[in-house]
Amino acid sequence: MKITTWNVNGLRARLTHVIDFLREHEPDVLCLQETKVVDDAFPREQLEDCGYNIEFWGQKSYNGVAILSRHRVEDVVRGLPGDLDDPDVERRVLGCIVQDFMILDLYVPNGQEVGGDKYRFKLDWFRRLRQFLDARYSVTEKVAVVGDFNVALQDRDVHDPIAWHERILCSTPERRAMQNVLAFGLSDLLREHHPETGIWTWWDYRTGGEKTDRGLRIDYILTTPPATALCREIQVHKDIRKAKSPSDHAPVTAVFADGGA
DNA sequence: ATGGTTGGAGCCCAA
Repeated sequence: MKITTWNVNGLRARLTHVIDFLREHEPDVLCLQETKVVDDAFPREQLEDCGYNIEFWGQKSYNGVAILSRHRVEDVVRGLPGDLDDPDVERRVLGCIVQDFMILDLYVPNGQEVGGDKYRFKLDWFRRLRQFLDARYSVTEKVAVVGDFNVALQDRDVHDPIAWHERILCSTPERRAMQNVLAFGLSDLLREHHPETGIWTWWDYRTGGEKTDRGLRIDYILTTPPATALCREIQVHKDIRKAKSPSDHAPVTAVFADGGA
């Protein structure tokens, strides 16, 4: 089972990038974030023509998540508990089961600025996510919680930890809120295989980070022990940055061996 | 350098 997560920053602007990626890497499951497209305008056919079943949950301009799968998709869930009560809720969560994997695709709120309303919303969102994991998921199952978490967990996940000290994406309360999600029983899978610094998944368009490789690692694949044990490799596709008009995020892919019994 | 660029909307917002 090969699972990829990718914040595409606008699916319609990045459709050829996504199709090229599917053809080159053939993931079993591709989880997308920031599709920024309403469901009626989702480019379904072109992706289905690549051989994928698709679930999506989008809205105008902002947010939006989608899951593409070469296999049957079952038990689809949209939003955190209570989200569906609000028609204007930010569409950030899409879960499903593919074969024997429970998959949860997340676009965690950015938070914008430490201490602001959106920051408090982000911290509370992490708390609600942990409650959702406790209620619906089990550490004895194969679970992959993937997506853009908008948190660099440790200083080794930041190109310049001094410049980023206690700034948004790096502040201690954000790191604690995400660590509390990991404490459900999830591993930061990339760190099981690659402990070194210098691995980034996001480069700020504004600071030219894209050209200078000043990045942060804010996109993750988090796994329960049965899934962690089966992982054979995990990598960041930083080569996508060489494409014309790339997303500001790189895809992250994990390959899992078939679990017996 | 407290800057800068981008996507999608609609004459700015969020990132």
